Amino acid sequence: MIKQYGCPVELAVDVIGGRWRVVILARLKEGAHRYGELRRLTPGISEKMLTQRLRELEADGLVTRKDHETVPPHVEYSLTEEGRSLAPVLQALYDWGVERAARTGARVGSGA
Amino acid sequence: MIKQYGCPVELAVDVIGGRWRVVILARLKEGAHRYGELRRLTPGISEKMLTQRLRELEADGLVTRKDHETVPPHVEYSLTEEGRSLAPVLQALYDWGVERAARTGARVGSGA
DNA sequence: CTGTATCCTTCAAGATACTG
DNA sequence: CAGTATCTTGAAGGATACAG
Repeated sequence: MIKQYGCPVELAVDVIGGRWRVVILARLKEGAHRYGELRRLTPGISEKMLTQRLRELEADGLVTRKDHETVPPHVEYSLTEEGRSLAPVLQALYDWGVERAARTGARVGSGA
Repeated sequence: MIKQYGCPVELAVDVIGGRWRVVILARLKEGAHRYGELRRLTPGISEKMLTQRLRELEADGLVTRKDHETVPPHVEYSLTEEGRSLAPVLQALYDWGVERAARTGARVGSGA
């Protein structure tokens, strides 16, 4: 089914919305990461969610999956050109999140 | 319950995430709007959702509600200073949405 | 015009266990 | 290491009717 959006913001939210997508994208913005690294870097996410989101992001053309075909397995995820085009959005979200945390006193991990 | 975030992006998504919040905020970014205007400007939203989201945004300090106390009722919603601080985020989402739509051929209303 | 109230469905997400 | 499979739950959202 082809979806009809009321405005561009709605489209953007549809692609990067949800609990985990932008968090994963924010991690990959720093550089390529292995599956296990992403899992460690994303506290609270389950393996199921991580795999599911990665598959969706792949399908949306924002992330690429590189399987090194080794034993034991070694798989790396990184942003595509399209994924990197999200940089301004991720940066804006990050900056606002920092300010908001300062104003509200919310607890936020280092992000490192 | 105090929530612990893994990174600032997660916090930002928690506040503006969901199907409708940013769409409503994007509308109010243009200026104050009445309840009925917002409903018309946000195709697909139900009255329940609109009211619910507005109440949440109010509680989060992003939106203010001005009741003119008239009969028939006249209520206006607008962004608070905190809400306006989201402008860069909304702009980034909008811009990316426009680009994405061009690349994927998605259908997007004027947004006007 | 600006909402509330109620009911119902769907879907994201969590928990847990298992596999190549 | 990098996943898949299954089950369950909780919240988000939709439909509809009603109210000040």
